Amino acid sequence: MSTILDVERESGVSKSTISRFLNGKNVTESNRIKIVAAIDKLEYQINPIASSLKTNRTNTIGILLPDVTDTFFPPIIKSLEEVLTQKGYSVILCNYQQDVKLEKQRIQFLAGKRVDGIIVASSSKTGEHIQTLLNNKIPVLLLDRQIPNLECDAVIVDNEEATYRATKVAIQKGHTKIAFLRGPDFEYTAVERFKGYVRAMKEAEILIPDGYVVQGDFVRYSCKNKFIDLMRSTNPPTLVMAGNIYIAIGVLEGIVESGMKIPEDLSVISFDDYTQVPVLKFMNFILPKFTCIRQPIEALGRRAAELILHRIEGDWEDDFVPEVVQLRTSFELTDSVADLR
Amino acid sequence: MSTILDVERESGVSKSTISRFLNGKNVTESNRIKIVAAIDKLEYQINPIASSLKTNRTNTIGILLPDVTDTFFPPIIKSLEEVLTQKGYSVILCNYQQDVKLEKQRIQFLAGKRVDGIIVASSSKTGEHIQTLLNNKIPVLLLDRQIPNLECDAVIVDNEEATYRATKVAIQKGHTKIAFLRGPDFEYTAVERFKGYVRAMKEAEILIPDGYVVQGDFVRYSCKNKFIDLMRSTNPPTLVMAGNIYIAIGVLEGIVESGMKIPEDLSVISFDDYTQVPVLKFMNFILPKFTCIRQPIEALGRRAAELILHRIEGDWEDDFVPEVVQLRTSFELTDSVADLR
DNA sequence: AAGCAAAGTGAGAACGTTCTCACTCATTTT
DNA sequence: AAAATGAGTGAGAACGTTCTCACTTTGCTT
Repeated sequence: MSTILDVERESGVSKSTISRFLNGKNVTESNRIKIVAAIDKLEYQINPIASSLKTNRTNTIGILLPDVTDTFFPPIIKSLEEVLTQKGYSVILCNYQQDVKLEKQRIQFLAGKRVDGIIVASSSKTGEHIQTLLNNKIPVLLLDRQIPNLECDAVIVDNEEATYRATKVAIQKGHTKIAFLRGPDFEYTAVERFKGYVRAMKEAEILIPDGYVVQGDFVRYSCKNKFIDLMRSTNPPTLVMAGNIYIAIGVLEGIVESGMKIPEDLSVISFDDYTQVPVLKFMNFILPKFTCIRQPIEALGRRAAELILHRIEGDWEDDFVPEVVQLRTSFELTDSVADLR
Repeated sequence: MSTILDVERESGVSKSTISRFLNGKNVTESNRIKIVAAIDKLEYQINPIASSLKTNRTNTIGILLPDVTDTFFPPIIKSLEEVLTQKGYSVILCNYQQDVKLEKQRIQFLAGKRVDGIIVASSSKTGEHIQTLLNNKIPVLLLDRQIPNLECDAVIVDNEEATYRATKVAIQKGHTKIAFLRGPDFEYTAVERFKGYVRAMKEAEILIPDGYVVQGDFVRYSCKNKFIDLMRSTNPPTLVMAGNIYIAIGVLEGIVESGMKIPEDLSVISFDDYTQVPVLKFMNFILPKFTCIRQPIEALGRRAAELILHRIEGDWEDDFVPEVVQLRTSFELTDSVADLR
C-alpha cells in the first residue's frame, strides 16, 4: 500500500502540495496532472488514520440506541446512514439494551474511539455523562428523546402536542370516555404523550376516571390483558388511545380475542402507524385501519444527521446555544373512530 | 486531553514502559503503581488513532447489509454488536439498499476507512470486489449468503437441507400437491431453499405441476395475489411452503382474505418463524401457528463476529483455507400441516 | 520596466502512539 | 564465585499524514 511519499517520489511534487491537492486546495495545472498520474499509477489512497492523528477528526459518528430491534429504529438508522456516508462519515452503531448503566459505558466507548459526534436516543433522566461530553466540546445530539435541564441539540417529535390534538379530535367527535394506554414512566416519549392527553382532557373539563390510564410494566406487549380488563369493567371507555406501536398491537390482539367490532364497540387511536412497518403492512385487511399519529421517521434520521454535521463542521461557539428541532407528526383519521354526536 | 508523554513526566517512568503496561505486558510492581497513579491523576486515555497508525489495526469492523429495515437483520446486528464491542471493536454499519453497485461502493468505503474486517450479506453473484479485499489480506466474512467460486469465510444456514427436510415431512404426512412460494432469483437464500424443495420432490418422484412454483417480482409482499390465484386454480395444492417471512405474511393475508381454514382447506409451512419477530408475536392468536423452519438468528450474528475476530487476530495463513460455518435451522411442526394419511 | 501583492510551493516539525535495540540488573547455572 | 540467562527498561526511530513558515513564482499595478 503506497503512501504520500511514494506519490512525492513518483510525481516529483512535494508531499505538501500533494496533501493540499488531496484536500481540495488549489494547485497549478501542471502539478495537478503529475499528481493525478502518480496517484493513478500507484493506486494511492489517503490513509485516514494518519490524517486523523493530525487533524483530530475521525470522520466517524457514533449512534447509540436502546434497542436496534425496536421497529422504530431501523428506518432511522437507514436515513441517518445514507446522509452520513454520503458526506464521508462512517457510522458506529451501539446498542445499550435499555440499560442506563450500559448507556454510559457505551458513551464512554464511543468517546474513547474519538468519534466526531454522538447521536443518542438516551434513557437517562439526568444526562451527566452527556454533559461531560459537551463540556469537552464533543457534539452530542439527542434523538427522539430529550433530557430535562440538559442544554443539548435535539431532534424530536411533537409528542405532547400530537396526543393533545388527537384527544381533542376524539372529544370533538363526542367521546368523553377516553382511556389512555401508556408506555412506561422511564420513557421520555411515553411521558410526553401522556401529558398531551391529560392536557386535552383537563381543557375539556372531562374527569379521567380511575382505571382509564393503563400502564404496562414493560415496554412491549404489556397492555393486552389490562386493556381487556378495562373493557370488561363496569364503566368501559368508548375510545382508547395506544401510546405506541407495541401497545397498539396489544390492543389489536385484545380486540380480536374478545371479538369486539371497531368502531361499533370501541374507537381506537394509536400513536405510530403500523402500516409504516414493512412487516405489518398486511394488517390492513384485518380491521378498519387504526386512526393514527404518524411520525416522520425518515426525516427524524435525516435531520439528526444534518444537525450533528452542522455542529461538527461549524464552529463551536463560546456561548453554546442548543438547537432543538421539533418535527411535526401527522394525524390520519379513519373509520376506527366513531362519531358519537 | 493528556498524552502518554504527560504520564511519562508525571510518573517518571519512560513512555516505552508505560506503553507496555497499557498493552498488558509485565512491568515491575513499583512502576505499575507509579503509572497507575499518574494515569488516574491526569485522567489519561490512550489515543487509539495514534495506536492505529503504528499498528495498522483500527479495532473496527464493517458490517454491510442490503437493508437494515429487513426484520431479519436487526437481531443479527444486535448479537454481532454485543460480541464485538465486548472485545473492544466498534461496528461500522453500512446499508447498500439491495443495489449491487452500491454494495461495491460501500465495500470500497469500508476498506478506505481501514476497517480490520468486513462482514457482508452480499447480493453479488461474482464477488470480485470481495476477492480484491481478500487478495489484500483484508478479512471478509459472508453472512447468510454465499457466493459461488469465492473462497471466503462464511456463516450461513442450511437453507437447502431445511426445505428438503420440511418437504419430506409434508410428503410423509401424505401431501403430494405441494406448492412452493419462493423469493427472487437474485437472492441466494431464495435459490437454495427452492433447491431443497425440488430435491425432496424429485426423490419422492412427485411431479411438480405447472404453476406450483410461484415467484414474486419483488422481495417483499409479492406473492399474495399469485397465491390466491393458485388456490383458485383447477388443481390447487394441499400444502404451500412460504420461502421467507414476507411471503409467509402474504400467505396469511391471502388466507384471511379468502376465508380459508388452516389446516382444513390448506396446510402451511413457512421458512422463518414469525413469532421470533417482536412486532409479530401477536399473530399467535389469529390462526394455528404456522409450521416453520426457524433460523438461529442470534447465533448467526454471534458466530459471524467470533469467526471474523478469529481471522483478524489469528495469523493469515499463506494457504488460505476458508472456514464455512453452516448453522442448523430447527423445524417446528404444528397443527398447520394436515395429516392426509 | 520596476515594484508589489497574491498564489503556490517545499522543508521539516508535529500529531501520539508502538517498536527496535542496546542496556541494566536480578536470578539461576556451572 | 564467575558466568550465563532472562526479565524489564529507556532512547529514539517510525507510522503517514497535515501544518507552519519562509520562499518562489506569477500576474497585476503604477
